[in-house]
Amino acid sequence: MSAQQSFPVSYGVSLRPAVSGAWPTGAAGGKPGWDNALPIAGSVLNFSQDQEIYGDGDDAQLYFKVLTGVVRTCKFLDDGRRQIEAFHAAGDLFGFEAGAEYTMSAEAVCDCTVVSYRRRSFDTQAAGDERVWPQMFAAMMRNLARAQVHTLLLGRRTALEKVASFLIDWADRASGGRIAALPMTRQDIADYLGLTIETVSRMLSQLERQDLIELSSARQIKLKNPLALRELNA
Amino acid sequence: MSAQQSFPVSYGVSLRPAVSGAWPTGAAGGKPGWDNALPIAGSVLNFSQDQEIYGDGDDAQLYFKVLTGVVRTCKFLDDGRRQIEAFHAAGDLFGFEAGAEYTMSAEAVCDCTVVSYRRRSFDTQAAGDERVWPQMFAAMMRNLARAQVHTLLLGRRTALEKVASFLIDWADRASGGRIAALPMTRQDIADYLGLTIETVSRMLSQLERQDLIELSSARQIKLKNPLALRELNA
DNA sequence: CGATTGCTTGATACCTCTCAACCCAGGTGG
DNA sequence: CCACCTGGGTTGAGAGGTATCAAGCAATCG
Repeated sequence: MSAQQSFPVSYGVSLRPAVSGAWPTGAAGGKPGWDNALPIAGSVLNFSQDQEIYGDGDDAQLYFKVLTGVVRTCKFLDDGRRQIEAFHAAGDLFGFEAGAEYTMSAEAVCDCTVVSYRRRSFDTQAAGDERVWPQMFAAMMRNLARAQVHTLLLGRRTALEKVASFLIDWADRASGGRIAALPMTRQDIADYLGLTIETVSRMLSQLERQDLIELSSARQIKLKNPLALRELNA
Repeated sequence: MSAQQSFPVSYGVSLRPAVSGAWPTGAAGGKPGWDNALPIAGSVLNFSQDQEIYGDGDDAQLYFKVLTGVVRTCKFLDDGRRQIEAFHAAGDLFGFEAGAEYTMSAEAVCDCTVVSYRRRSFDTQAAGDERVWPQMFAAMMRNLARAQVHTLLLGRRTALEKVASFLIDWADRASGGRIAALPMTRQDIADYLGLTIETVSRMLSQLERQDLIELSSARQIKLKNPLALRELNA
């Protein structure tokens, strides 16, 4: 389990961060101004590290866009095994659901800011602004495409390939390709790659011994040989 | 590898099944009449077992709905490792792409019939019929939700749990819950679950020894104790 | 009837997990 | 300032699960 803080509050309906100074910084209903792709008014919300944004089974009345920080969406098995389905960084949307309830939970990997949009207002406004659907569709599609490469990763790659692939992905997304600045713990990485923390650690050490990366610190990883790393990905 | 037949033809543009009597049975442009959810005219096409419907890298001008039979969508690594991302049965849509090209390939698991829709006509007609987007969106969402449970399966389940989960899923989808009639080979199952055929076979044998299933034949599997099977899924 | 294909079973190897110890940085309190 | 504690991370030894390699069986097909 990961949520250290235990708020006695369900976020399902209002999705206010409830306690602990996590109130919206922007006025509720204010435009995020992040871009104009999704012209629906949203509420800006802050979440602190490891705070739950929504839980599996909550009413799925909102979907979200990340402004700053990183969010993880994950599923759990009864015995506590966790699988992180995706990390969402600035610009990514998450929280789409087919049914009435969330089928995953979302948590803040680090302190982060997100915008929430109401599904209902989205549904009703959609008819009036047909530009909305294509935008949503594109965001969905990105998530689906990512899920598909993740599937290949989990099913058919070795531990070393998984870690190498993860580093490249993250470096591409975040810091322009040569440095992976990781906001997440080894446990997060392990749960994303379907490994244990020990194996993740060992593979990182192995990559460093092979001079493909350099662990400036545990969370700052320099890709010394990105091409060789990419070749591990067949 | 799985495609036994080797057609010297690229399906990229016209997506004609090319050789081997796989021409459309319905007139091109004829309405599929499957349901009226997607009012865009489509072409009905037949594909024989293991025939490629489209390949990774082909122009993604069409998307598809399965009428009869089963289609697999999969990715390959350079060394031949294959990961099946999904099996699509009657009513399922597949072939959605964010970009201009397919990022997976699609093949017929058994002889099957599909309808193809033009992306372009979909894009242009969408503005005129706002009912189209929600329908597409719902189909996407189903695919995304499936990808997410698949992720959990691949990352955090044992071989036995994977096979049990697969049997339950398939029995639910196809034959009303108690019999899994499998159109796919053990290799397909293995590539879907991230296992080898030997392990799949062993797990099936183990489930049979535990009296949870009965292998009437290799492809006809009776679930003698569905509840116990489900409990393997935590 | 032999050959092929799909599937099962066995023996062994290897990769990853498990359990454990240890290291290190940061925070707290005496 | 230093002792202590804590959480995150690394490393090692051994166990265990799945892959690999190999043989054999059954059904299908030419």
